[in-house]
Amino acid sequence: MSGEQELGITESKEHATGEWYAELVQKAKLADYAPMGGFIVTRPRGYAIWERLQNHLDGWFKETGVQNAYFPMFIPESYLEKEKDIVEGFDPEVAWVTKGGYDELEEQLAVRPTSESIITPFLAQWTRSHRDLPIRVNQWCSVVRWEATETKPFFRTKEFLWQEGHTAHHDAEDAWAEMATRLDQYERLYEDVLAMPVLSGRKPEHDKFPGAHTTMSVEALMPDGKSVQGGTSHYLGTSFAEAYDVTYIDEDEEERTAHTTSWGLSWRALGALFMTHSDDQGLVLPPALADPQVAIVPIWDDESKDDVLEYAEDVAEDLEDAGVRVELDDREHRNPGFKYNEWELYGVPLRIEIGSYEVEDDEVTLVHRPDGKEVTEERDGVIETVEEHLDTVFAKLYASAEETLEGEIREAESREEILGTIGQHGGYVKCGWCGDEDCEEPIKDAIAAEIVMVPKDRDEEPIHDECAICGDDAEETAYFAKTY
RNA sequence: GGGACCGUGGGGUAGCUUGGUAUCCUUGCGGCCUUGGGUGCCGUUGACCUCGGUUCAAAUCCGAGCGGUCCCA
Repeated sequence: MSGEQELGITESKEHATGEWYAELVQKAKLADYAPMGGFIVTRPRGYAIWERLQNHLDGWFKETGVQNAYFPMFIPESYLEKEKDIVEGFDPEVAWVTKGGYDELEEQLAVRPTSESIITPFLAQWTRSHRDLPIRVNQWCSVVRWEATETKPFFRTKEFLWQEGHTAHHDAEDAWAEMATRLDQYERLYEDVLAMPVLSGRKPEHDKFPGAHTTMSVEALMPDGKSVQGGTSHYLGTSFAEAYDVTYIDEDEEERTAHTTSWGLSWRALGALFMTHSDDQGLVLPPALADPQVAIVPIWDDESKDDVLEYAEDVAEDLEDAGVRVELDDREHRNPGFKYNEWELYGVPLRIEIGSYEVEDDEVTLVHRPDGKEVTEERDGVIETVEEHLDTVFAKLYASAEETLEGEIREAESREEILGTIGQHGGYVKCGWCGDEDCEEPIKDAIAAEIVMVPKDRDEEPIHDECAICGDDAEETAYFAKTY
């Protein structure tokens, strides 16, 4: 209603997080809702962010022995059924193709909910000797999980984009190390690229990937106190290798079963990113993912127009030559204020204002997106200056995300205390836990919080001697949190 | 899994109680104007979620469906 506000975000992140997020996604042109429930259309502005995230992760994968490949999106039912845990785990949410044209298919095809069951048989085929191992393939693709939940772009959609890596190794030790490597890379992605601190840990037995020996994850805390599972890495033991016959002849001419892993990171990372840094002005992006990284807004009047534009073009060219993604916003009919607001809505980390003042003094005025801080700097050395300021913006983002996590890991020693602490503050609550899923139930039922992780090291002593729920001896430390 | 609210041009809305010509703002497009935080003026395109029912007549009433948001589990 109130005319001028409608171009930007009208909901409050703090007071109406759900609506705010939905509005952010649409107004910043990241995604639209598709005509079928549960699906979204990722718009160029959103997809470009995904592509840049991909580039980082994909580069690291390739540096560490992973090759990309592509497997069919359809999986024959008989393949899916070979590993019984995975059937049970995914059965309720598999989409099936039963017809080709007008003809009923002889064997129905699953739309992949994940690809272990189509990839592992090929790892088996490609693995004869110990010399073939380790083998590592990754694919960037989409998967479909037909859950009947509400759509939240990038957080919950029936189809989502991700990468899934699948590897086979000689023994448990190698496979275990692989799982750790990928988890570290996910952690690095969050911390160094997305400017988000994360926790990493192991999933409790009852929440492991179906068929896995061990599942590890990185968890990020959102400003509303809920945790997001940001990436998972599984050590699958030999269960998949046995089901799909991944064996090799070792040096001693004995046949052995390989140990496999799989690991995935989805565009939920984008959801977490948007949710974490963005504000009531719109999107906020870390420099590594933003395009443009710098928006130059020229400010002219009749007399200064030519000089200002020339000066601004020159600055833009310098930056562009140096590899900075820069956009000179020389649109007519739009005043500077409009442009400021628009680039803020789109999450551009750094704005350069160039008007007659700057031209006269050989300067540029820089404004940081996260906090609106304005600094005037020399025109000379503008490339280094911009790079420094982009680094500063990254540091600001990281620092504020760190503040969100800071102090949000609390302890509790009873059921009531867990409920009270999460109810009041959100965040993580750690407590002693006997290891029994039944002890998670009362917490889940009462406030929909669950055990998001336990320490990676199985031998680590629990923080308390007794399970906070049942009072039996504690086996490990559980981290409870509400989740997305 | 349960409950609540909602669905009108690209976005935001009025109208719905009491059925009859669909309101205003904004965006888009064309033109004029021209810039230090969402300029102003003129012109113009564009909408009642779907299906069914009631009725002479449905955006409005009824039913179902689809979709969205929130809360609880």
